[in-house]
Amino acid sequence: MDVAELLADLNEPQRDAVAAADGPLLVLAGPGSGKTRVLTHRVAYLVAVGRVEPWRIMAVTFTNKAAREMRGRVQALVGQEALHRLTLGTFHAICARLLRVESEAMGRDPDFVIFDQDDQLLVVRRAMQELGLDDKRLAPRSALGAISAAKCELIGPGEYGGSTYVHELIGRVYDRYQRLLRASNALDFDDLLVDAARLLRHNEEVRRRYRRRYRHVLVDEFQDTNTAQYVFVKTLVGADEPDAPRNLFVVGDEDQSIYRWRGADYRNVERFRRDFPDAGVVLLEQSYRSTQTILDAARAVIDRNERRTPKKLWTQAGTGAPLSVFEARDGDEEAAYVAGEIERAARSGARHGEFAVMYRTNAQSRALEEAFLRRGIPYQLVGATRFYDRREIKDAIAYLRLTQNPLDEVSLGRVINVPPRGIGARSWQALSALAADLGVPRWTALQAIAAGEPAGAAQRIDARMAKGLAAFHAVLQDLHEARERLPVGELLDFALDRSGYRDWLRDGTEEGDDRWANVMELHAVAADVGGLVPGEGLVDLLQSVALVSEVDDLAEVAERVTLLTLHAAKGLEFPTVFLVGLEEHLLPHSRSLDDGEALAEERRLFYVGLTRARSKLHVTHASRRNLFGRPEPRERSRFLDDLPQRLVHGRGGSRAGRAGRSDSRFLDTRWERSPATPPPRPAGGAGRVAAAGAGFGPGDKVCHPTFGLGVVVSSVDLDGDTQVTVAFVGAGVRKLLQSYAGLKRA
DNA sequence: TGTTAACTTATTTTT
DNA sequence: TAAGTTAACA
Repeated sequence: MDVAELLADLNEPQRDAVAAADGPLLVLAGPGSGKTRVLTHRVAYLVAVGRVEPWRIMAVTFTNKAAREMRGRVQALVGQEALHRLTLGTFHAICARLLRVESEAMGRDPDFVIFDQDDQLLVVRRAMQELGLDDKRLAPRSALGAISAAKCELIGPGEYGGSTYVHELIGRVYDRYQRLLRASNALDFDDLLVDAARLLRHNEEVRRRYRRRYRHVLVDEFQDTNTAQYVFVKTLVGADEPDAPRNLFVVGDEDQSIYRWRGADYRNVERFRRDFPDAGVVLLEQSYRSTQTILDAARAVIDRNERRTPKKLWTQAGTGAPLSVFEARDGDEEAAYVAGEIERAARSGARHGEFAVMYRTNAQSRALEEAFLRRGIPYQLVGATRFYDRREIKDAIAYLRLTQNPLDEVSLGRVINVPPRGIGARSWQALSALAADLGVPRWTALQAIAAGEPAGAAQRIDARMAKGLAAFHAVLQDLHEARERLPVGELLDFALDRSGYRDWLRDGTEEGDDRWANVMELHAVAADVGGLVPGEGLVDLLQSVALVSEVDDLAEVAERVTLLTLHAAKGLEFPTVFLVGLEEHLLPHSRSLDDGEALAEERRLFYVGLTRARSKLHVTHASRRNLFGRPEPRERSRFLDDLPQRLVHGRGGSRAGRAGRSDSRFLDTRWERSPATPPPRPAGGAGRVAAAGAGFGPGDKVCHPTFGLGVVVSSVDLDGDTQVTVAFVGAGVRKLLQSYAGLKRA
């Protein structure tokens, strides 16, 4: 491919970026301005024109999906062979690989496993338990949040400080947490980034080696990098050292930074400009996605944010239709409106796949789903099915993790008695006590027991316990030995067989069969990864399994309306978009009202939603909405007031906006004046009685809007409320439902 | 080991 | 209100 061809279908600023000379470059790319295009063409340009060998290029994305898309597009430009040698992947995947290769320099075992959020939470709980901390005083979840935030800022447990008591507590938990991770030979998501950054920073030999190799580093979604990620790439290319390559090509949009709460800091854009003062800056302002009306509306909203490079997005697509703003009486009417509009459009030829409905919180999907079900409109809910969260999948993976790394105590605790093999809480406690006594990992203690070594004198491990534990040890031992002998697909078969898991799971029930089918799906993935090569695939399978997300496999062809949160919507586009719930306390969310930065992020979230639309945008809000069962009056979102009148179809403009604003004072006074106003009538009371009267009994097949098909196991009347236990077929979970919300006979 | 009753919590979730 | 979690119970 020659230069002319490569640059032919780019606009001028895109070309400036793609064909830029060596050195740092910042590309600020508005929504729909072709940022992936610029990235992929830049890679192709470096290879084809700059004669850079592909293995000297690293391209980093945030999601597997983005990496996959980029891979496809780069391949089309430079061919399969060059692509193969390119380093292209997510931050986490690239760092994980680096850490495995450099495990020696890290003083670590290369067989480390990666702990996901559930695992992390278990470790935090265990840490707090060991420290004797009450989880009511400090919620494990918030402790984990604080630890993660510290990590992203590259603050280690030793440096974690703070004046308050809670800080002190968290510091101790953090320290213990890291020790537990290390004892399990495990890294959490954050460690992957943190350790990679530290390694480059503090190990001169490694740093030099990687700098010599990677002459060009490209980063996608740069506004969403956290400190650890920024330090990683900055150290890799070197900011001011004389021998450093300094070829850092970053693409991002400050206005689309919506992961602050995950440690992302769009101010890395400012840092970049400070650290690389000679960096070129390219602005991509031409949109190939939306109409001018949508772009203008989005701009009016986002221009109210500070600390950003103002962009004026434009398009050749034409003005397009005005926005519609609809005020519903309540959430149900809002949902009915959305469903009705879609049905109407579908009748005149629109395909369901052209529509997306976006909301701030997952809870909002419920009303929408019900409205769609009622009208028979096909929809898909993004993020609803988590394959890798299913119990049977987690169990199977736990066995594989133990095969790779028997020190993994989370997995050990998970499957030591699954299937039941007589190792109950007592045995686990005895094992733990012995391990603690000897100061060794549980795995080592297990080995000692299996070898019949004098069980720690003080511990009471009777013969029966010892027998059970020894039997489990034998299972792990066999798995470990099979590791080099079998490709990972067969290894999984062996694990399921040897552990007795398969026979236990396939108990002849329908549910058992379904779960087994899921395991077989995992098996297909494993066979694919490992192929037929003995010893192959285990590390890769576990790594990819740990690093996938749900949005990754969003079916794009599905002819269904897509329902998704604003966060999940980033990077996507649809011809018609509905943004629902534009109300104070929802968007902006109540948790962000007293924090300017958080409020700015809510605004960006709205901006992201607005700019997902290609041609038609509907915005809705409700004047009352059921909150925790109670209908509450709702005030329209302040963001609606920022939509220019001229772009909005019909009414619902500034007049209503002003009314909405003064409403707040009205509400306040009314609330103050009569706090004892009788509560509004309970919504749908009659409906609930009727539902209860319908009386589901054991054996009834039912359908739940969230969990799908299930069978009622038992039902109990308590206090006018009914509690049913339902086994859900697809999800393979047993659930208690203390109401009948949306439950139907199937 | 599963069931039942009570308690508690209620954003977003790229990896 | 709904759903997740847990403690008590059989």
